[in-house]
Amino acid sequence: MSRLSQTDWIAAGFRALTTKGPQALKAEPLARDLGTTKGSFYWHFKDVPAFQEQMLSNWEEKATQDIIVALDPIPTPAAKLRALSQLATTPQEDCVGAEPAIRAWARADKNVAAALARVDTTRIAYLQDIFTAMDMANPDLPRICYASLIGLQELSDDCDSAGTTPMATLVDLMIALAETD
Amino acid sequence: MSRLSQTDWIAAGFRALTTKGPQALKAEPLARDLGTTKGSFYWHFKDVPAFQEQMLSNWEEKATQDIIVALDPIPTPAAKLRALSQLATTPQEDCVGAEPAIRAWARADKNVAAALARVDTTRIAYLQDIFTAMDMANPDLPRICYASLIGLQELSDDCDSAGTTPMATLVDLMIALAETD
DNA sequence: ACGTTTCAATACGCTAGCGTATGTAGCGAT
DNA sequence: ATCGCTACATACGCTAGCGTATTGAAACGT
Repeated sequence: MSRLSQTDWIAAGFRALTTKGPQALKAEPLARDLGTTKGSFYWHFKDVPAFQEQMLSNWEEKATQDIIVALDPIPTPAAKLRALSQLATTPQEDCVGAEPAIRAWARADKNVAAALARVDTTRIAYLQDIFTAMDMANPDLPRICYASLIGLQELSDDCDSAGTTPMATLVDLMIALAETD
Repeated sequence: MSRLSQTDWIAAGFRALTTKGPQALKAEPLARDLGTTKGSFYWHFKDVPAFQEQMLSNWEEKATQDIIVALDPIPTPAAKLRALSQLATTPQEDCVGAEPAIRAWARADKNVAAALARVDTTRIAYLQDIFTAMDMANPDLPRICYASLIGLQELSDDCDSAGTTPMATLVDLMIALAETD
């Protein structure tokens, strides 16, 4: 890793964010992690806030796209839900998989909170559509699904394993509910 | 507020934690919030880590007790679950109601993470018991409930309102499921 | 081959917060 | 009234990180 690019710094940022939290998003510590000095950091980025904003917009883009891209080609709504339940807790690279960390970060930074809120409402709306396609109008259902997903992500950090099955169970439960309507 | 006690500092700590995040748990900023100086802080506490540990143990105690105390006197398991769904998103004082903030804090501090993990497993076990009392052995169900609760807490910050109904819907769904067994 | 561009190291002054040491105001007891 | 204890204020040296400026070294085009 001789020469660094913006992308390398951003990636290191997400690594630091997930392992050490938002307070690790500083120029000099990141430089140490990358085996270089902050001279490089301030070449690639105007300052620390600018760096963070770039991390954030990277994440927001990917976070809004990823689920939609993964689920859109799937034909039936029920199958979409099932796919979602797996996609939820698969070990993901890069900035996705950093969701709990982002959620933690949002509590200390208004820009992050705003971006996260946008992503959340977008995803819930998308889920809403899937449910209405199954003739389930109740707006609580997509919220329950999404909230479970978030909660399981938070739990899977420490109570290791046990991440994927509950989500699958919930989805099956919802689908069964749709069929008895 | 002429003379301060440890309790005042702890309360200020939770206020700062929920509004500004863990990085606000420092002696001098807290002193400013309380209209005093760090001279007082270092009188009441050995150092910053000691202060944080005390916040944490206060929270852990209350967090493990509160739900159990609230639900234990309720006779039937179904009624317990219903009570839980309200208890989840009622505006709570003090250190309870700071749960999302604690969860965020846990990502940066191993002690916090450990305490949170203890609380989580305790609560899930308690939920597990309620479900087995309704002849629902599947261990995914309590996890789903608890994860939803966590997720809704995280969401209720920004997507304001809309906190309480989804949880009630989920609980009703579970109870209905129990009766069709 | 050599100048230009691109990236990185180093040095500097600055601020925020830490923890310690010591000073000082209020108040209760005798 | 004053002694002494509790609770806070102030001052000091220290470290971590910021952002700037200047210099140094690769990489690359022509």
